Amino acid sequence: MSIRHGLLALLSRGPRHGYQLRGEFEASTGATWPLNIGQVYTTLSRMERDGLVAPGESDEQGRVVYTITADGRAEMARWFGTPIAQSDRPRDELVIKLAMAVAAKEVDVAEVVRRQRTATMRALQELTKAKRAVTQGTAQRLVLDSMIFQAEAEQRWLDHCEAVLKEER
Amino acid sequence: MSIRHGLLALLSRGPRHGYQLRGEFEASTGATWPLNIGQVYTTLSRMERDGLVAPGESDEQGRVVYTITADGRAEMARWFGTPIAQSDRPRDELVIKLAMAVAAKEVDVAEVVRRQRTATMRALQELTKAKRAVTQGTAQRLVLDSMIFQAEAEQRWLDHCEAVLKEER
DNA sequence: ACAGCCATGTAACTTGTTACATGATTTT
DNA sequence: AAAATCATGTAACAAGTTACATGGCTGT
Repeated sequence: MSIRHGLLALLSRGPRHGYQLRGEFEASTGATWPLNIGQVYTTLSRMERDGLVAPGESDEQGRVVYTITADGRAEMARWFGTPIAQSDRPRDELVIKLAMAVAAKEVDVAEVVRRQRTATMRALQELTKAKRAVTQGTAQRLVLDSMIFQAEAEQRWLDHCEAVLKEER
Repeated sequence: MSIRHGLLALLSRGPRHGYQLRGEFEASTGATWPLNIGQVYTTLSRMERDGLVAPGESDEQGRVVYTITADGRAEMARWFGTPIAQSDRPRDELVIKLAMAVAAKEVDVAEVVRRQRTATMRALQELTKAKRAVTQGTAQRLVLDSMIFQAEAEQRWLDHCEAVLKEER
């Protein structure tokens, strides 16, 4: 529900049209998660269906401007007021992959770990490079920092897996 | 696509029926991500549609046993052989939330950070407690360790956010 | 004239997820 | 006999995602 709520938050600053929302979303989160413009419109329609936003008249340039409703504001407040629980998070594909590699037949777990580490290392280099390039925008900077912190944690976990699997054998 | 591939990996050890698959999946990943039994069947049907698995005759007890196909084995090998890229990962709701809190009007970002930290701290305590309880199973242990590493990284990131936001103001 | 961006929207599809119906077997 | 567990399956929906159709406006 990240996109729904993200758009809601952007609309809390005032009415916006679809293209504008994508621009502002990407300005905040950066190149990390590009947002398909089509998805903005599908999401807006569903939010309209759920009473969170309301479309206004088309403006001079024929653009349809959406406004956040009272229900929308309430939902946004609920979102910001409630922390994200562990159970809310999606299944982590990498973790499942390693767990299943341990269980599966004819799979070299150590090799899976090594390959992932190489990829994550490379990603980390890209991220630090990207970070040097971005000087504007607090949000964008924090998003990048989060990616870096997570990649580092992944790296540490992969090392840990290697160590545990080595002494298991 | 974690569940699809997870089931595929479990089936690589030999034919299994739905209930058995859920059992083995949860035995590996533990209580972290409980798997609804209905989902096992929907996923198996879709995998059958895609030619990754094939249902056999019902056995003596009337249980439908699924077998992995050659295509299924190939897909599994591809999965294990290809590392997970940054772009494959789902949007991180917490990161989006903070980025949007910075952008939104009338939202106390610091408060959002504080609340999340309390929740994450509590989760971390639960996780370390759970870790002491689990002595069996390498996979289950690694899954828990991953959760812990991630929660710690999140905690560090939240601290970092607080620091950055403080000097911004 | 045409390339390229601004702008909107829809159809189609995927995976994840749950609620529910149904019955067999096992335990208390 | 009742409760719990084993076991299978379906219907329905949400959310994410992309490909495509359509048209206006702008700069070269």
